[in-house]
Amino acid sequence: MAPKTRDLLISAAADLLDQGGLEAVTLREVSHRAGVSHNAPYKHFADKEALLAAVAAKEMTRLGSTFAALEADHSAPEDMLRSAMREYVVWALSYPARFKLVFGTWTTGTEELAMAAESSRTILIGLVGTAQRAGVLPSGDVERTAALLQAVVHGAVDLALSGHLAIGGKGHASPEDLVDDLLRHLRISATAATHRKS
Amino acid sequence: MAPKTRDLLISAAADLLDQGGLEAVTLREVSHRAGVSHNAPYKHFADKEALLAAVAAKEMTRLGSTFAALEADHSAPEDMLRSAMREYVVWALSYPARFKLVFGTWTTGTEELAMAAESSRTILIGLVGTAQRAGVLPSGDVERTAALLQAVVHGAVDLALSGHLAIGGKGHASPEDLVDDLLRHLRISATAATHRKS
DNA sequence: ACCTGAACACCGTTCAAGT
DNA sequence: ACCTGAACACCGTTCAAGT
Repeated sequence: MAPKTRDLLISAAADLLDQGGLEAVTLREVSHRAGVSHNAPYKHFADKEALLAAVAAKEMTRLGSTFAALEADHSAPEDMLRSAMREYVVWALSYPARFKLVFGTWTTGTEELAMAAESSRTILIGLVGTAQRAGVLPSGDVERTAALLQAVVHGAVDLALSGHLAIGGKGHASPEDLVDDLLRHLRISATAATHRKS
Repeated sequence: MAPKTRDLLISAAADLLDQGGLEAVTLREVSHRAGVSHNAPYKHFADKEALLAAVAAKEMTRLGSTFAALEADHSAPEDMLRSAMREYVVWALSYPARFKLVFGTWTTGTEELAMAAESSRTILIGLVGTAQRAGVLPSGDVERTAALLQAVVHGAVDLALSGHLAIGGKGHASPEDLVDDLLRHLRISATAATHRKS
């Protein structure tokens, strides 16, 4: 079936976001690309922010799906975790404006985005729990360990996007490098704790 | 001496940023608060983005200064490092809009901001080097280790600001918690390497 | 239920003119 | 060198009206 106006608006907004960043997303241009008048969006969304929230929610849902697919792979726990982190990095670097939008400042509470984010977070926590039981991540609160991992990927990617990461220097600290470094140190920390116990 | 128009514009912009976020920063309102006409800013800045870049540069310089002050304290290396991370967190949570601005997407290259950021990064690298020599951080490329630390604070703070950090749950993963967790694991990792060597 | 055209208030930017 | 008032193009949002 042909996509409805609402979906056309969301897609057009996402395209404009990729092409020219958030400032390029005008309700008028979005409407034009969807083939409707410049105020038709108000029949589908409360305002511009509600449309952007729909784009963000869709994006977050997609990220959660790739995490879920990884879980079904049944590869080694640390590889699964590293793959999830890499998906996060690739997604953010490929669609920086979408990434910035998803984690941007929302003035109104966006229920749909919050639910999608919670769902993705739950899947990530599952991966972290598995890795903990396999002994490649330190034991301790799962949510907190998952938050530590998400903080590195998220921070590394955001710094890279704003040019505040020393990629040029001898350090060559790409987001992937930093994730690998953290995973390595966490595995060492987990191993040290095990040895102390046994 | 009385502050000149240029400085008044920068201060007014920063105030509006704190009060209502980036969207509240209008050249017209900034001008009004500075007591000049709505197009006077164009005699001091090329355009709106140039004014915002000046605000960002000033902010980044201030952050670098607090880092430098910490270095002069001569306290224990790990404490100095933790204090620097806490300054970063407190600054970002106190002035979220300024934080988002500094690490936002700049369409035009902003030389002033880039230099201030480079300066702050250099100071942080100094702190990291000292901590490495004290054995509380793993050895390895200084810049890369500094980048890992910055990625965690930055990511934790950005996630907290956008509500994607599980503060409510039992994990209670505040940015400060995550920084402490990272420093602890890195110290363990550093210690494990030392023991292996000796 | 969904869409349109006209209209309003607001904004960034430019320009001619003033001191 | 710095500032002003008028003007232009553009944008988000609202409203009355159409099917």
